[in-house]
Formats: sequence, structure tokens, C-alpha cells
Amino acid sequence: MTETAPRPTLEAVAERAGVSRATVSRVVNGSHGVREALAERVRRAVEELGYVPNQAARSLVTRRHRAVAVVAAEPETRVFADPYFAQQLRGISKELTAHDNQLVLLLTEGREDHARVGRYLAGGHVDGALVFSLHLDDPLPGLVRSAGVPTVFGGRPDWDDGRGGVVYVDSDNRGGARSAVHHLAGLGRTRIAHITGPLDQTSAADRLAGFRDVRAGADPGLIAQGDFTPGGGERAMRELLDRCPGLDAVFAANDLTAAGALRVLRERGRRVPQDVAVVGFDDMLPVAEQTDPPLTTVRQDIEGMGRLMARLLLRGLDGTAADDDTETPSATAPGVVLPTTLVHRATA
Amino acid sequence: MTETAPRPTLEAVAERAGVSRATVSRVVNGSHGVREALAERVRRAVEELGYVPNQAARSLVTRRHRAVAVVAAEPETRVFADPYFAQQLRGISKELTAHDNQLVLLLTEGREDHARVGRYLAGGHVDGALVFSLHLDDPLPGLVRSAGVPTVFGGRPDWDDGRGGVVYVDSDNRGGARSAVHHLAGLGRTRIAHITGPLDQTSAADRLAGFRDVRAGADPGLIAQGDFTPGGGERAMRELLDRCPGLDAVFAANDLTAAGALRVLRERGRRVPQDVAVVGFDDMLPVAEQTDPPLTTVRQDIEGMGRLMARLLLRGLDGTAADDDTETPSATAPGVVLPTTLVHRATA
DNA sequence: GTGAAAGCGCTAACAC
DNA sequence: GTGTTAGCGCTTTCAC
Repeated sequence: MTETAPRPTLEAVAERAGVSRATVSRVVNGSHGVREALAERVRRAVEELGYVPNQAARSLVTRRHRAVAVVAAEPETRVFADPYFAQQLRGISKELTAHDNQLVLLLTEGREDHARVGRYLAGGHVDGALVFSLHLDDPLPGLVRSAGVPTVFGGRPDWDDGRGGVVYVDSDNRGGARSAVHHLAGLGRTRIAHITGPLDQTSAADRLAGFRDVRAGADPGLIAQGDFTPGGGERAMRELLDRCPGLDAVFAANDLTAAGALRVLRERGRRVPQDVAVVGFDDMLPVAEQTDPPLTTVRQDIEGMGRLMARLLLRGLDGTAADDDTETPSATAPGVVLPTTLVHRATA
Repeated sequence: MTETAPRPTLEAVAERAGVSRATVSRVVNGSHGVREALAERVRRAVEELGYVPNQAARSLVTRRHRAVAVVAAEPETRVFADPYFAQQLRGISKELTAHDNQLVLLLTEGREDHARVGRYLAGGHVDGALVFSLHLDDPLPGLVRSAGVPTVFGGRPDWDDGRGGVVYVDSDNRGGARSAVHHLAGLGRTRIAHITGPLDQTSAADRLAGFRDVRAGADPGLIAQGDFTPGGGERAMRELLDRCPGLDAVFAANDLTAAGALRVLRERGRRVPQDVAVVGFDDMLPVAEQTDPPLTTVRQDIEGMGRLMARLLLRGLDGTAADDDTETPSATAPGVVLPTTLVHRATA
């Protein structure tokens, strides 16, 4: 653990370049109206001294931090159960980095942490927040609101279906579900079952809604609750098979669930896809490609969601972000819903 | 995206409490030598105004940021392939939070990012860094060194086997591997194979070393290279079976590898554990409990590693951290190696 | 014990 | 165009 040497200041650079601090500041911040000759001298001095701006001093006057908080409830969401959150993080990180912003990670473990996060956000330490709020009664959204920090949500917050000006990014869960079920129906399957996710999460609720869109009058016995885990998928599949031995297709709310269902199907002697066709959701590669047989599933662009969240936030912060990108949605849209695509493998 | 209101300053609190800024500062920072009556008045004013210290202003004078960078190479490590890194992050987050430090996440995607990270670290934006460096020729460690930031590494850096003052936290990979192989031998197995991880990572190399410690004269044909993925495990297992059809045990370098090996074993008609006993490494619950049969494996306390890394760093920064904890290692130890334990399930 | 005052390093008016 | 100046909100000697 080496001791960190005193860094050169603007002052030092100015002296070395034989100009004023203001001029150095202008050059460093890329503002125009500095004669090229001078600018060059300054740049050289910066280089020679290894000058790096002191962000604390800068923040003190600009009130900008070039930092964004990412808030996620760790135990409640499936944050670490599958690579879902990790991929979003990756997208977020890329986008923030591209615009020279830092990522401050705030993980909450329970109620006690909420106060801390609220205080931090309200403390004006970051310019904005990216919040993952997937549960019905999540206190986080309210907290963030009252903290008065510009925020973009990951996943449709259930408490705001279009009224408020809540900005969020989500996958087209409902449309994706529809396409999955349509595909199954197109295969000639008539007894299509659905294993849901935990229905207090909007993504799970939306996928169920999509299923119902296509199978309006479906036998309720063909719907079983899962929880986005393989174990939940197994339980639900057994239940389904007991209730409706004649089912010929299953739409699972996510890939992990489908993996569990597949195991039970094999255990019960059903051939996939001949006897029972299966479609998942997510297209988590490590899961979907490793199932036996490989899983047909609905792909969502998870990393893209993360990138978009960051982009939207940055854009709200100032006119700085990614105007070059065609994906940028209309400025008035409260929520942005990314399309999904069906990936054909072997289970349906 | 609400507009953020102007926050109250120290000045405002001082005025309200009828004292000087200095006194408020003392109270806020918990320094002694302020009469209780005054202190109480100040606290009330802080409360009423909802005062939160401006960290930028504070950092400007103290040169401390109460922030730590976590640096990880995203594509190279298996950061997001399994929940390994996520769990470490969780441990780190908990520990940092407990000591009121923030976590700045720096993900690198390739060479281009190294310069950025180096600049950031050298820029004095954080008080220290937690760096995950698992590869032989990783440029990150060097970068961090020259940035002159207090650092703790995650995993034994290969380029420093005890000489320099490098602080790191690692699992007892070698000892854990030994216990796995001893267990297999204790079961009476005599033709024990090993599927390695990518040998440019110290963890994989150390596990191989542990295997060799116990099976000194082992037939080289009983060792096959994997890459910590299920696919790699499958390939290696096939290779092994082709070379030595009579093998009766396999020690896989991690659980994912073991999962792949298990599939091939079943496909080739070997019963587990009757014909071939299998032991993994990591005890990643979603994997180890879901294999068929459930996997016997070497558990490492991943979250604990993360916590310890943070604790060590914080301790180095000042005398602030976790002196209350018995796990804190001796001040002179360059690296800390956490014990592993064998978890018995059904494969061995 | 408490207050007054001097900066920390930077940006942004405002002069020149 | 470039320099001068006044703070941003806080901690910290140093008097009292």
C-alpha cells in the first residue's frame, strides 16, 4: 500500500505553461476560444506534469459529479441467482464509461439499508440513479422519488402504469410471451401450459398476461406458479402433469424454470419436443444452450437494456449523451420497451 | 427526473443553532470537546434542516473520499459466467457499507480500458482499490501499482509468490484440492483423474498442484485440461474416458466443470458414484445442488473473501476498520488464505 | 470549549 | 482571447 504523492494542481500547470489558471481550465475542459499556440503549450504542461483534475474541487463548484448510482435490492431480486443483473450492469458500465461517468454500486440487503441509500441519494453525491425495482411493494422507488434524484428504472415499476413521468426501460415481456405461445400453437399444440414466475414481479405478471392474450379461455389448470428458479420449475411441472397428463406444450416464464421443467418431463418419460414442446424466456446462454435438448426461448437484450437505461439517464442530465445513436427513444416516452425475439433450438 | 433542491450547508446549520461553523463541524464529525448542551442544539438543527455534509467539499480538504474502486476485467475472468464475482461483490459491498464507504465499480473490457482505469486510479478519486487479477499476464496489477493506490488483490497474483508486499486474499485452493483427492482415495479409488481449469489462472494452477501433492506419481493421462466451463468439462471427460476407460474417480477443478463431466459420464453409461466418484470445487449452490446426483464438492467462502478484501483495505487506509473482528489476520501477512471445507453430497 | 480565518483546487463571471 | 477575482462547502490551525 504505497503512499500517494501530491498531485499537481491547475496552478502548477498554469505556471509551467506561463498562462493563467483560467486558460488552463478552458483547455482542460475543451472550451473554445483559446489560441492554438497557447492551448498546445498548456497541453504539453499537462502532459509533462501528469496533471489530473481534482474531481472534488470541480464538483464543489459545478455541482456535477460525473457519477451515477446503481441501486439494486440484492436478496429480493434474482440479482445474483442468475447472470441477469450482471449483464445489465455490464451494459450500464459500458455506456457510463463511454460518457466518462462513474458507476457507484449500492446494494441493499433489507429495510435497514433503505435509509442509508435514501440518505446517500438525497445527499447529492451522484448526478442520477439507475434503480432496479421489480417487486410490487418495493419501498425503493418511493425513496428515490423523495430524494429528488433524476432516476431511470430497470423494469416496469408496477405502481405506475403510464400515469406519472416515470422513466423506465423494460423488455416486451407481454409481446415476447405472446410470440412464444403463438409459436407453440403454430406447432399444432392445443393443450399449452404456462409456468409463471413470482407474480409480484411485473415481468412475471406481464408474461402471464401475454400467455392469456393468446390463450384467452385456457383451462386454469394449465397455469402453475413457479418462482424463476429450477426448483420452482420442477414443482410446477409436476403439478401440471398431475393435473393435466395430456398437456402437449409448456411456456416457462424463464429459462431456469424451463430447465427444471425439462428435468421433470424426462423423469416422467415425456419426450421433448415430440410429446411436450417447451419454450423458455430470457435466452441466458449458459442455461439455454446447456439444457437437454437445447432450449427454444424468447431472447431479450439484457445488456442493451442496461445500456439504454444509462443513456436515458445521461440524456436527462444534460444534452451530452449518445445523440448519435438511432436507438434513442422519443423524448416524451415515459417508458421504453425493448423488443424480444424467439430463438429456435430443439425444444419447440 | 425531478430537479434537486439546494441543500442546507454547514453555515445554515450553524446559524440555526446559534454557533459557529467550526462547532457544527466538530459535532457532525463526532469530535469530542463540545459541551453537550451545544452539541444537542446542533444535532437538532441538523435534524430539522435535513443537513447532509457535502462530500466534495469535505474531500477537497481531507483528501479522503470514503470511496473504494473495485476493478475487474470482465471478459477475461469468469466474472459473469457464474455468480462467483457477484458473491464477492456482495461481501465487499457489505463491508464497505458497514464502514460508510462507497463502492465504485470499474469494469474493463479490454486493453483500451486499462488506460482509463489507470488514469482514474491515479487521479486520486478513490482511497483504495480492490482488484481482481486472475491471469498470468494481466496488465492490471502493474497499472494499479504505478497508480500508487492502496490495493488489495482478489486471488493470488501469480507474479508475486511471497516476495513483494502485495496484499491479497485467496482461498486455500491447494489445500482444498488435496482434501478432495484424499477423500476420493479414502473411498478406495485408485485411478483418480483430474480435470483442470485454465492453467493461466493461479486458482486452477493451485488446484492442480494440490492434486499432484496427493497423487505424486499419477499417470499424466489422468489429467485433462478444462476451462472452468461445462463444455470444457465435457470435452475433458470424454478425453479422459477414451484414454483411461478404467478410471474410477474424477476431481473437477470447479463445479461447472463437474456438471459437464457428469453429463458425459451418464452418456457413457457410467454410474455415479458407483463406477466413478466425482468431486467438484466452489460449492456454487445453483450448480452443485442441481446436478444429478447432487455434487460433492469443496466449498470456499466466496462472500467472505470479498468481505475480507474490503476489511484489509480499509484497515490499511486508517485504523478505522473492523478491529472488533477475530478473523482479521496478522498485520504482516502479505496474503491471506481462507480455508475450504469438503461438502458431502451424492457424487463421492 | 468555541470562534475567526485561511485555504483545499477548481470554475465562471467579469474585466481588460 | 486571456487574466483577475470571487466563491463552491468544508476542515483545521490558531487565538481567545
